[in-house]
Amino acid sequence: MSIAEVSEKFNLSQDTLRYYERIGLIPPVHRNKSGIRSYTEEDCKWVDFIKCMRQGAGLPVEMLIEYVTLSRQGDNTLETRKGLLVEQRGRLAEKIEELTSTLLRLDDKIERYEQTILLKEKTLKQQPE
Amino acid sequence: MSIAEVSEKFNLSQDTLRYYERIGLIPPVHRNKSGIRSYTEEDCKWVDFIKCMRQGAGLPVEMLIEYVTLSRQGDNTLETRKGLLVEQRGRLAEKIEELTSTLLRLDDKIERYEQTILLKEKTLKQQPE
DNA sequence: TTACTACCTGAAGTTAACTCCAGGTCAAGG
DNA sequence: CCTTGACCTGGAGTTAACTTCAGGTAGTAA
Repeated sequence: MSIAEVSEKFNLSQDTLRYYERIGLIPPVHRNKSGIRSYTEEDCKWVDFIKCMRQGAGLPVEMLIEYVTLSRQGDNTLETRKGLLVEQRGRLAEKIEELTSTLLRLDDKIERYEQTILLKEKTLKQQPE
Repeated sequence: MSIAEVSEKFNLSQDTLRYYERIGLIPPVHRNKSGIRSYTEEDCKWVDFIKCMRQGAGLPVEMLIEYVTLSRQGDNTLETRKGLLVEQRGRLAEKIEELTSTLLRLDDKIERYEQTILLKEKTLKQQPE
């Protein structure tokens, strides 16, 4: 797959794809003889995973680079990699809790707005013009 | 309450508190005769709300400034303000969904790591040293 | 009076994570 | 052969949201 196709497929700009590769956020992508990127299935899986973790979960780039680097070092980094994921999973769960409680707070506030607005309408009706 | 106390209470730096006020993210704080901030109960409520919406929910500063500006314009902006909140509530709910599905994906990946690690250990035992 | 501390302001600096750009290569079509 | 279009690189520029700084004031303690 060309970079244009991958960009289209994952809705990431070509610049972003090259940037991710440059900083090691995805492993080096396969190239053809004239140096042009040709994404394999494997490359695409990395893009998918990284997009999900970055844009979906907002995990920090630094941590993901570390993860990718470890992945490229083979099987004796399995434990470490799992550790990283477990840690981030924890963070994510916390974040979800926080967002959920903020959601409730917003709901509360919206509810109060509704009360206030209703009250105001009633008052207005009692004093037309 | 002095800015130092408010900073302590909400765990926001004094600089951040002044910054929030300067850009209109919270309404102007009450001052004493020599120009020093003295936060009222009301001021603190704003700080609390804004901290929650920014750090807790990550709502954009721009939108919050608009909300605060509207609040200071009185009752005929009630509907508009409610609209803003409802919109952000929607965004937040979406975000939570996204994070939750990413969490599941992470769980899946962690599970697979466990499998792989177990498998590797077994293999090692069969071929000691 | 002098020194100290907390506070003030406007402006410049920082950080993360892209995003854009200038200048260059390469293969294909006319 | 020449042009066109997709792609390449290294490096500079951008954006949001703070954070730091230089230079100044005001109240208080020795």
